[in-house]
Amino acid sequence: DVYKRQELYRAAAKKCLANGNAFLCYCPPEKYAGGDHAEEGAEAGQVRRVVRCTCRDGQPSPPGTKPAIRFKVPTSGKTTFLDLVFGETEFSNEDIEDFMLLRSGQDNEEFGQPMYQLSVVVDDIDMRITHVIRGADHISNTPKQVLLYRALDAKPPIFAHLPLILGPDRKRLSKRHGATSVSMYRDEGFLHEAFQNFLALLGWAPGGDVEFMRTADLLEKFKLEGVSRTNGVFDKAKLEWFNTQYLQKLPIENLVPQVQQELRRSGLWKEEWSAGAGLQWFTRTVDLLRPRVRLLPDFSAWSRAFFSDEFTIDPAAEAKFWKDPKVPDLLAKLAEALAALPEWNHDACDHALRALAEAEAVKAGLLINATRVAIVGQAVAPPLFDTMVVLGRERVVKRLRAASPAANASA
RNA sequence: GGCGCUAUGGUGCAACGGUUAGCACGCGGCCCUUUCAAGGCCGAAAUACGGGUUCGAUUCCCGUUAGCGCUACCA
Repeated sequence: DVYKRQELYRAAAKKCLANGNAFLCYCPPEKYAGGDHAEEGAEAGQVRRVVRCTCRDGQPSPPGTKPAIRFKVPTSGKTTFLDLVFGETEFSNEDIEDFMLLRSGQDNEEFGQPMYQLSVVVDDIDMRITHVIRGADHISNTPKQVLLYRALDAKPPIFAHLPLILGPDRKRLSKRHGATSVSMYRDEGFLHEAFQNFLALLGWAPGGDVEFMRTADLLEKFKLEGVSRTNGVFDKAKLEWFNTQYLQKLPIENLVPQVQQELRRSGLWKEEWSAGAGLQWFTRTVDLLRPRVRLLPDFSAWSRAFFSDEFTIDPAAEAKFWKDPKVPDLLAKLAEALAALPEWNHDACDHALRALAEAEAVKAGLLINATRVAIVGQAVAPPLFDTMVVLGRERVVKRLRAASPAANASA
């Protein structure tokens, strides 16, 4: 099959040869190598690129050399094409070099591998491609390809060149800018729809001020004609903002499977959360957590105490909210008060805690903050009483009792 | 060097001959508050420069400058 493809490219090159649109080139590969300094007698920095090969008018073949095939670019006139983004575009043929079609053969081969220009055109003709949408770095290649389509008796497709994405240093996005493939952003924990939305707006806008557009909106509104022609800088902060927006606004049933996948990845997932009451609890917990989460992995790390009993108390949180010497005693008393509660819900927890605070003559905030650290190990979490409900009485009481002596040591 | 493309706040986009140049991210402040987010309000911040065309230019034309792309027997 690969072999068949090679034949297709070679046949196309030979067709160009036959109809006078290509020629055999016997120049040694080194002749045009070395970029800007190829031309002999050239002064550094003042070099003109060679665009016409001396073999184009038929040179006697030097003995022992195998030829490559080059395209015979017209020496005058213009080559034009329609670009849906950049408009009707034209290039002077005199500025287009006699580009390579087929490499010279190795060993027993007649000819070698096809060059990029040849293979894409042959493939696209073969696949009956009607629209070629690609990066603007291909604009200069396009007239060469149009010439090739004509030489192969094929109608050129419609082109659309998209502006390039630049790093913060305004250089083309590359490895040194961090993630450069979409899968890397998925691995970092960005939601695919957020990423999609962000990317769509890099080089395009629907015309007004709307920014939050889900896939269906994007599909409906996107037009190639509205794409801008200026390269855009990839702004990761804005991507992150989009992610938090999607984390909060996505229908919960849409988010749950993605969080499930994340917990599977981190080994925190429990099968009992897949259905029934377990799923209900899981959904509720994800919903509670999501306003504060920035990336998917935060569900495993930052929210660990919700999904596992093995979590650690953050020393900074401890230092901030357990510094009052009354804390250990308060936590112990709260544990008992909660254990004795006839029912377990938001208001019951709320009343019990405030009653204790009043009885002990401390501000409710002191107890609330200390409790949060005790039951989730951190200074930051969802509203306390919702957190308590989701964690369940058993775990809350247990964690409070465990925290009491720890807080004592800390205080 | 040649050829091409582009040029609105730090960033992404609006305004496609007439607006106090709009929105969003980010930044600063205030409000809300039980931590932290979210949310609400306020603020600083832009038409690269120079010529034209026009009653009128961010918008059209030319030049300059800058950035990017292409300039391989790479893709």
